[in-house]
Amino acid sequence: MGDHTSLSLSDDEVDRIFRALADATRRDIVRRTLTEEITVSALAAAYQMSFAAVQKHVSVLESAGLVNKNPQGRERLVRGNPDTLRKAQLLLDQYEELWRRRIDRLDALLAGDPNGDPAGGPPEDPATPGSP
Amino acid sequence: MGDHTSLSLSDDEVDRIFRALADATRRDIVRRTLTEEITVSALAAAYQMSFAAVQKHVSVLESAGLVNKNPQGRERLVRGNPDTLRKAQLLLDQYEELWRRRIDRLDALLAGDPNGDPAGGPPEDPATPGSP
DNA sequence: TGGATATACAACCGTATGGTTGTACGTTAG
DNA sequence: CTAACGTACAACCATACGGTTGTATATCCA
Repeated sequence: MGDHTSLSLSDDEVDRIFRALADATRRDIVRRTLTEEITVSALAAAYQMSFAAVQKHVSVLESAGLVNKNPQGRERLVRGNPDTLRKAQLLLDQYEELWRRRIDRLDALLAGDPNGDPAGGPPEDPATPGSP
Repeated sequence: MGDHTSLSLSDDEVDRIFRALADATRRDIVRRTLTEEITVSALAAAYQMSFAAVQKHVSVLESAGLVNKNPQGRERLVRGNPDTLRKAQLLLDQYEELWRRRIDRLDALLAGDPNGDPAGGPPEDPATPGSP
């Protein structure tokens, strides 16, 4: 499917990444293949499901760009792709940053700085979770 | 459902977190509610789907612990929960760390340190992506 | 060459998901 | 008090998902 080389992630690509990570077996496959290159059969032997099922999981991970399949004779060596993982990390970092900015605004409000909330609503509940 | 207060995340909890994040609308809700507390109706007005659909999305996010619903009169104020986001970040950090350790082992091998790969396979493809 | 191995892929099945509409209930405003 | 509002929830539908089995194709080994 896609080539997963773009720097800006489309909604669809992010969907696939997180969806792929939303399954324990697939997360385990990612973990394993980040540490060692391993064939699909060797992977399949590790789980209590059919070979085809594991094949599908690998396929989902590959579509998300989380692993690469490297043909080697009749085998396919599966290797985790840390670049895509970093993309996901970046996404979460951005959310974290959004939250940090909100807290900064609230702090500015509490400090009396009248520039924190241009909308001019009344000061909200001052239960600032400083370091939860 | 769960209380999302545990420090160690169960597979099920991680499943829910990533699945909740695997939808563009839900990611947008997380972004918005990290920045401002907002009612479900106000959220619903922002998307081209029924109120009930948005309600379901919020419910999925709440089950994952990504947002909290704060009853205020007849309204429900939705607020993003950065703690759960941090849990997901931690997960991805661990994967990243796994990969880093593998690279370290390969580097040790290339440096002649005979302690890098106890299995003793031949040196793998030396295309070490040092800082991609 | 022939047989075993590794993978690919299609078809099928039960269940989950994302959406809809409709109904019910508590809360606020007039 | 009544009407409008905000929410909850059930029922339903189409499609996607995770699993199975079966079949086909390519590669290795003896």
